[in-house]
This record gives sequence, C-alpha cells and structure tokens, in this order.
Amino acid sequence: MTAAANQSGRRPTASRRLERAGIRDVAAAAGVSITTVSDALNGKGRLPDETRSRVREVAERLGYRPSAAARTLRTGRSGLIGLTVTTYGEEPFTFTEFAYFAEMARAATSAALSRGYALVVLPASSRHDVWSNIALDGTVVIDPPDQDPLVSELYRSGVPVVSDGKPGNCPVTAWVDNDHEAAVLGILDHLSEAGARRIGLLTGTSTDTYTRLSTDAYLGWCHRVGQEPVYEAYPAHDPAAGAVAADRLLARPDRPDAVYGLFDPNGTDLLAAARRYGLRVPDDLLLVCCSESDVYAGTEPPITTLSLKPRRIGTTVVNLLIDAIEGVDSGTGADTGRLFPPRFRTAGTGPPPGTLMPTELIVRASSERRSPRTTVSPPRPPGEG
Amino acid sequence: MTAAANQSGRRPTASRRLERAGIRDVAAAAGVSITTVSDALNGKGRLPDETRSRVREVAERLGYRPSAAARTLRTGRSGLIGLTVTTYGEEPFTFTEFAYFAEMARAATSAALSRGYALVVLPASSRHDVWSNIALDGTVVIDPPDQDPLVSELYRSGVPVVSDGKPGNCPVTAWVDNDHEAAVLGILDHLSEAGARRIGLLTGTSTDTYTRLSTDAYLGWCHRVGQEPVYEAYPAHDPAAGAVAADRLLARPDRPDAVYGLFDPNGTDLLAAARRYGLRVPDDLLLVCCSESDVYAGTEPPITTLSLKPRRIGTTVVNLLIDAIEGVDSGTGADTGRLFPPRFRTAGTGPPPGTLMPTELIVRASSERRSPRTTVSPPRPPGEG
DNA sequence: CGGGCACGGAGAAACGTATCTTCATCAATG
DNA sequence: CATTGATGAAGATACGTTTCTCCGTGCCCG
Repeated sequence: MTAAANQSGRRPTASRRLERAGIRDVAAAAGVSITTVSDALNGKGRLPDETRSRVREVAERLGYRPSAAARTLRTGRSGLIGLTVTTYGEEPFTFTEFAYFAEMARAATSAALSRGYALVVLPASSRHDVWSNIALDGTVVIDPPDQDPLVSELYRSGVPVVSDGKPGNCPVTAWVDNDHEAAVLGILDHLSEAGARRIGLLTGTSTDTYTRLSTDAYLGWCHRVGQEPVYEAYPAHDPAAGAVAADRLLARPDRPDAVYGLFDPNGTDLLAAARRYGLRVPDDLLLVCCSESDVYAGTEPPITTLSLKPRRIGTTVVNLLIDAIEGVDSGTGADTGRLFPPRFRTAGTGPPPGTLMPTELIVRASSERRSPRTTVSPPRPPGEG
Repeated sequence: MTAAANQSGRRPTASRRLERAGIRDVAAAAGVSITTVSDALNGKGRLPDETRSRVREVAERLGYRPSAAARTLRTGRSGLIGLTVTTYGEEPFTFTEFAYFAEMARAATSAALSRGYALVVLPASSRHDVWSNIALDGTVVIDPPDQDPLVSELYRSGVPVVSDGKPGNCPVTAWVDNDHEAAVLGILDHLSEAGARRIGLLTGTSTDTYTRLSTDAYLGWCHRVGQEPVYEAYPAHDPAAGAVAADRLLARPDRPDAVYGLFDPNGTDLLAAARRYGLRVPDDLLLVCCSESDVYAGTEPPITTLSLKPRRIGTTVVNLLIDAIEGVDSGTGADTGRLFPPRFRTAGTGPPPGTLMPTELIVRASSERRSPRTTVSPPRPPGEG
C-alpha cells in the first residue's frame, strides 16, 4: 500500500508542514485508492458499508475537507448563485434602502441555502473582474433594464438567468413578477369605492417594468373611467425628490382627493405634505402606497399599503433558478447533452416561462372613509374578527 | 504551431460544439503558447506590448472568460469572503430583522466589492455541506458566541476570521467592536443630567458580548452611583417577548423614570407601554434605545437613539479581513511562507488585535426634559440655528 | 465445465489555469 | 572570439477532485 501511496501521490518536497490533508492523504492512511475514498465520501460507487465507514472515519480523523475549488473545476458546479441588483447612480447599491429588496434578498438567501446553494450579492455595476472571478451556477436579476448587456452576456455564456420583474428585452431562462396591472386596478377600484373622485398617482421616471406597468395600468384606468390623469413622476432612487414630488402633487390646482404612491417612502412623504396643506387623512385625502414596511401600521393614521410579497417572490425566483441549474425541465427533455445534466436549453422555443404572483392589499384607516375614529381599540363589528 | 496546439491541447472528442473558449483556444488562435496568453492577460511575464495587445484582442474576439474555478484551484484564492451570522432558533436567519445587520451587511458588501472581493452570506447553522462546498478566502463573523466551534474550525483551517463584536473565547485574526461600555455610561450620564433619578434597563437574556458588556456597564454604574438596578431581560430574537418585557418594566412597583433599551424595537414597545400606563414621554419617562432605524425621528415624541454606526463597522471589518488575506501584516513578517503571500500567521503571539469604535448618541425629544413642547415648528432660539 | 455476473476496487484521464524552468536568439562587452 | 545578459516565448507540472474504464475474483447456472 505504500507503493500505491507513492505512485498516486508523489510528493516532491519532503513533507509540507502544516498543509491541509487532501484526498490522497486519506487514501494513503486508509490503505485504499483515491477512487475509493471519493466514492465512500460521496455515497457513490459500489462499496461495502464497512469500507465506507472506515474511510469516513479516517477522513474525519485527519480533518479532511474536500477542496471546493477542485470539485467545482471538476464537476462544473460551484453551488453559488448570484443576486444581481441594478444600481442607480454612484452609490454602491441602494439595495436595503427599500424594504422590498431586503426582504426579497433574505428570502432568496434562505431558499438558496435550504437547497444547498449559497447566494452572493453582485451589483451589476461591479468591476468586471469581480464578475469573472466567480464561478456562478446561475443568477437572479432584479428588475433588469431593457437590453441589459450583463444579462445578455450571462445568457450567452449558458448561465441560467431568472429575473424578478418581467424582463423587457433581455433573454432570460424564466421570470417572476407580480401582477402589477391587477394590483393597480384593484387599488383604484378600492379608492373609488371609498369615495374618491379624482385619484392621483405618484410614480417614477425610470423605465423599469414595475414603474411602466403600474403607470400604464393607471393611465388605462383613467381613460376607461373618464378621469383626467393626475400624476407626478420623480427619480425613484432619490428620497429627497420623492418628498418634493409628493408636495407638488398636492399643490396642483387639480388636486386629487386620493393618491396612490408607487414607492415605499411615498406614504410618509404624502402624509407630511397633506399636513402641510391642512388636509386630513382620510377625510380630505385617501392614501395608499406600495410598501413592505410595517411602520405604516403605526402612523397617524395608519396607511393602507400594497405588499408585493417579496418573500414569496424571492423564494420562487431562487427555486426556479435552481430547477434550471439542476435540469429540472418542465418542457421537452429530448436531446439534452450527455456530459452533464442539462445546464440550460439554449435552443428554447417561444418566450421564456413567466409567473405572475398576486399582491396583497393591506387596508388601513388611510383609505377608508367609513372608519369613524382612530382611537385606541375601537369596537370592532363582530363580522370582522 | 498546429503541432504545438495539438500537443498542449489534445481534444479526444472531435469538436465540442458550443463549449466556452478556454485559454488553449486563445493560444491556438493567436499562434502563441498558453503561457504567453496567461501572461498577456494577467499583465505578468516579459512580453512586448504588441504581443500583449494581440493576445488580448484574440481573447476578446473569442469571448474568452477565464475559469474562476481553475484559477481558484491554482492560486488558492477565490475572491470570496463569508459573512457569518449566528442564528437564533429555527428561522433561517433573523438578519435584516434588525437594521443593524442590514446596514452592516450592506457596508460590508460594498467594501468587499470595492476591493475586488464578493461577499456571501452564510448562517452559522447552515447545512455543513454548504460550508465546505465553498472556497472562502476569509470570513467575517458577527457576534460569535463563546467557544463557537465553527469559528474554531475555520481558524484551524488557516482561514482568516475577523469578528464584529469582541469574541469571547474564539481565536480570531482580528476583531472590531463598539465601545459598548462607554456608550452605556454616556447614556446613563445623559439621562441623569436630564433629571432621571432611577434608570431602568431593557436587556437580553443571551450571552453575546453586546448584551453582556452593556448590562455589566449598567450594573457597574448603578453600583457606583448607588442606585438599585431595575431591569428586565428577554430573549432578544423574540419580538413579542420584547413588548411584554417593556410592559413588565413599567409595571414594576419600583418603576423607573428613565429607560434605556438595548434593542431596536424597544423604543416603540416602551412608548406603547408608557401610553398604556398613562406616562408622558419625556415628562414622566425618559426614553433612549439602541437603534439604527430612522423611524424614531418620526415617532411622537421622537426618541433618542444610540447608533452603533454599522456601516463603519462593516467597512472596517471587511478591510481588516482583506488585509489579513492579502498578507498586509502590521507585525513582524520575518519567516513567512514562500509559496504565497502569507495567508495568516498561525503562531501569533498575544491576543488578536482589536479595534474599539465610538458610537453616536442621537439626542431627540424623548430624553430632554427641557424641550417645552412638541408642536410643529416651534420658535427656535437664534443661538441654535 | 465454461461463460457470465455481481462485487470490490484500482488506474488514469480530465477539469483550466498559473507559474517555475528552460531554451533559443541576439546584441553588447570583455 | 567567447561570455554574459536581456529578451521573448515555449514546456511541463501541479492544484485536488470526480468519474470513466477496466480488472481480478468468486460464484452461480446452464
């Protein structure tokens, strides 16, 4: 067996002092071949349980840890998936600025971990060397802009890409998005029922899908109902601009009596603006905004919010991505490659599969004219409990 | 040159159809050796600029992307650093629950990226296979518990470990922490000056350094000043328990007239409890809590908070870690290894270097008796503007 | 009695890069 | 003229796995 050890693992330098034990060392110590060690540790091959456990024992004793790099090189899989967030401006990344991202990323991380993958956050604007220095099995892209070159290159490289937000013009493996149109229409109906006559919109100037779909839905609704659109747009990544836009919206001569704000901080901004103009909420102004933050449960009055359910999205996106990575094809798996389980079908036909997920409207006092008072613990009608 | 190409890169299977171009392909296409390509692309070796640019051009044309896995295997460096967060209970990880973590992680990610590293979040409780499947150049550990086996193993493996929070008994390369003792003493003095006679503490039951140091500082202060300690402890990861503890604290017969809460949600919980007992803040009860959230600027009244400056911490921790990874030794670099720049000195003498960073107390109405009213835009004395 | 089969295991070829060593060439210098 | 030194580039090896292929040995069964 000494011969075998010498043959397979010839060491030029006499003895490296404190090096980590490799698979060769385990093989030598257990008196078996490298193959046997690998098989024993990975539960493959045909080995009697006795050999398996003996090898495992030796490996444990030597403190053997397989080299992730070598395994990745050999198998072509790193167990790493990227979470790409498009960045605005110079700031490294806005990211946790909005609770949506934070929640979504958290859920994505959890989902990845529970399937044995780790998640690494990579702003699209990172130095290129960072991108190419990391072996990624796949990537989640949040709200890719039209014609995103990064996504295109990834896709071309054969790396599965799943996007959160329906992609404009990028080819992706799959995508997940909320049903923004339905959400906006639902809110507008809700406000109408609460007595709104002229509903305004606080929206963004960027061209991402969320902003576009939501604004279009609003405009379409206005057209259908015969209301003149009343909206202000501002660059969504600039918090200061949001407050200004909120103020502008309420300062208009055709001031709306209800407003839906597309972004997280709009609620407080609108509330502050309303106070400045002496408008009472909800009596003079109905308010809804899209937010994941629960501070709106504690404002005065509490504000109705639309939740995009970021956790559900994050989980779904990651699971879809890992399915693609591991070749869990839902379509025809006819002529997949032979070397590895099919990484990704390049020659897919038709548009990539997309999933629309419902949103949730959390109705609070700010959008209910009927709610008589905002005192502590009002007597609830028994039908609600 | 065809001979060279054949010799170095013999392809058994006739032609792999859509495989990514490797360094061999570039070498063949440029009519040079693999060595030359590697040197040209990495800016090493002695090559005339003409060759360099020609090789680069060919590589670009072929869409060559070096294999991160192979490079990692060869160089022993992955460009990946871990961010480990100790988890409580069954939840995958609390993490963004507290704004401190979110901010700190964000800063850490940015700092890593700007130095060419990517950061991957790995809960300590992750399945073991995830941990060993990823090649990490180093790890940041947030608040490691005493005798953390994970940290010990990492350290033994020669992976640099830098901890956020002074480590109890784990060996680490370096650590960074706030000066919690000074912070607590500062707050207690601040409250005393505002007229507090009996200061209570809302603290946690866990044994992490933050909780321990802060509580000890409080107890020491009480002893020195001659005040009987008044505190309630609860499991910090359980938000519901926090509200209960806040209530208990204010329900005591020896009810404090000022409270410092160690955790983020304590502010709102204490405020709610105060309302329940008809206590006015700050008139009947002075309030301070440790939080990074700016919702406390908007509560009624606004609440004084202690900020641990998580961004500064995250940035510092990561930079320290990368310094250690890249062998930027501040100590004696006498007999470092020859293969690579010194990864990490195992035989360090004395305790690992620690850095204490100052905190910031953001004083708001809740801890100032002098503030006469909380109406909108009070007439400011000209001295302040 | 011979061929096949299940069993247990070993050999060796990749995976794609970085880098150490070597080599040829040519000019300059003693 | 022979030696040296710089220049430009190729050869070969190692990084540590996984896995495909193959080999011997018993044993059963036709």
